[in-house]
Amino acid sequence: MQPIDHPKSLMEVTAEQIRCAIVSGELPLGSKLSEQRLADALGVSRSPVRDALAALQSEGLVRISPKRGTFVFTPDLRVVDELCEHRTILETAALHLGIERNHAKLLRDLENSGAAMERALAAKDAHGYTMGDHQFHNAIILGAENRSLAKSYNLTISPLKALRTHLFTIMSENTDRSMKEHLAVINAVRAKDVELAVSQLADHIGHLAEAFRTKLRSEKSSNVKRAM
Amino acid sequence: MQPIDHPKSLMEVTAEQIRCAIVSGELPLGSKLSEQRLADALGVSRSPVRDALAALQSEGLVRISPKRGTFVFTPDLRVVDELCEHRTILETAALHLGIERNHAKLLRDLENSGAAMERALAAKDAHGYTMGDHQFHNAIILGAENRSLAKSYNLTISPLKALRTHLFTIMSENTDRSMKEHLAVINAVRAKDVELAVSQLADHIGHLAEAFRTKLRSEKSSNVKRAM
DNA sequence: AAGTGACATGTAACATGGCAGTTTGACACC
DNA sequence: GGTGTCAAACTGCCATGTTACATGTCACTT
Repeated sequence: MQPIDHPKSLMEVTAEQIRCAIVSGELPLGSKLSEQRLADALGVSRSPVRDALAALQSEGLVRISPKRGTFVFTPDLRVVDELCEHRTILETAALHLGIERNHAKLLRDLENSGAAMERALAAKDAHGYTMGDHQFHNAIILGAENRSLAKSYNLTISPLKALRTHLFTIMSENTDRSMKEHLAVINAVRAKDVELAVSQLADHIGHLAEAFRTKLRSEKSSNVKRAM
Repeated sequence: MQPIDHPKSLMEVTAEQIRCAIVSGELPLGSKLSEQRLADALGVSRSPVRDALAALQSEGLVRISPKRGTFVFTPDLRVVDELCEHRTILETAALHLGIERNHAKLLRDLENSGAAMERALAAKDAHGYTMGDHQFHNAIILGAENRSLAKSYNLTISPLKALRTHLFTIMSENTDRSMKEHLAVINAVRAKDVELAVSQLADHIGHLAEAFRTKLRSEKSSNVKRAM
């Protein structure tokens, strides 16, 4: 016996569709959306689309300009820096808590996702590597066993996920170093060395932030097309 | 001549009204709301009310149960613990950053709000003390100069603000110790002693969490009345 | 050619109506 | 007294209509 989970409302699936389209790059960054067009494309009315866009705005994935339109977010250098700093704070704190209060499960989950990433790396599977990476960091957050923290994390991380697929299309990021850093974190966790694990993790996210910065600086194009 | 700032949308003022009513205690915790009644009471249609409630749900102030009704949140012991832990993580990280990159302004703001709290304390002004307290912690968050962090903080802190007014009606909390702890943080910040400031702040929030716990344990009543 | 303003178009905000799921309570029945 | 039934009331979800505002277009003036 378990509480039955309600079937997802139309608004929720609509939000998932649009979120997925943004993260996957189907809807380009900065492109203009329209409630009506999205509703027509998804075969629903404007109401759920409107609700979904409002939810996505709170995730930072879209920006609703009153009476003007809704736009996919555009990566601003400062905003990305702030997001990465925020992410570092949440993840390092979660890692600290997880090692102390949830060591066995945390280590197991990290090792599993680490293995998945190594397999993907050997198979040159960029998408698989990204999935493993998300799984890895998600395990860190879940290890803290704090739903408020997890909710906040998921709400702030979406734009970074979208940026990742937009900037690193075909394994162009330094996956070798990334893999080594993940393994270093796992080793530190295995040794229950909180300080080392936290500093390794902070460095890892810092490197990602640096990669974002260099990529963003080289992309001055601000092309605002219509997508929907 | 100056650029005219757009008047707030109906949804925004509606959300502010309802949020204020919850935080101030006008709408009791756990009470059942209704889009229709709220709309009638506020003199607007159901649309802005609905949007506002959705926004308040993402703040954790209300819980929308599909087809059943919307309820003001109820303080769950574990949820409150998690909120306080989350809050500690955000504030200590912000304080750390603020001392390093924004010391002068941070110290000034903290001293100002500290003085306001002392005045309120001398005048037995409970409301004034609470306002000063909010100002104090807000200054810490703003000191980090990270909008993502600040947004996340404001989104998670609302239930705690509501709890404070619900649990500590008439100066029943230990304001003397609270005041001393605030001053201790200020002194540590003045001395640029990051470690000390952070640990003092963590202790302070921990004490608040403890006060919440004891209060909540003594309130077993789960009276769900209708308010709107 | 450059500037102006009327106008058409597109947008989201807001209002309202219909609908399906949930709760409630009266009431017949055991 | 306890139990099952069912209908009415209530709820939020979704669809659609209406309105105010933003903006692009283009004839017209200078």
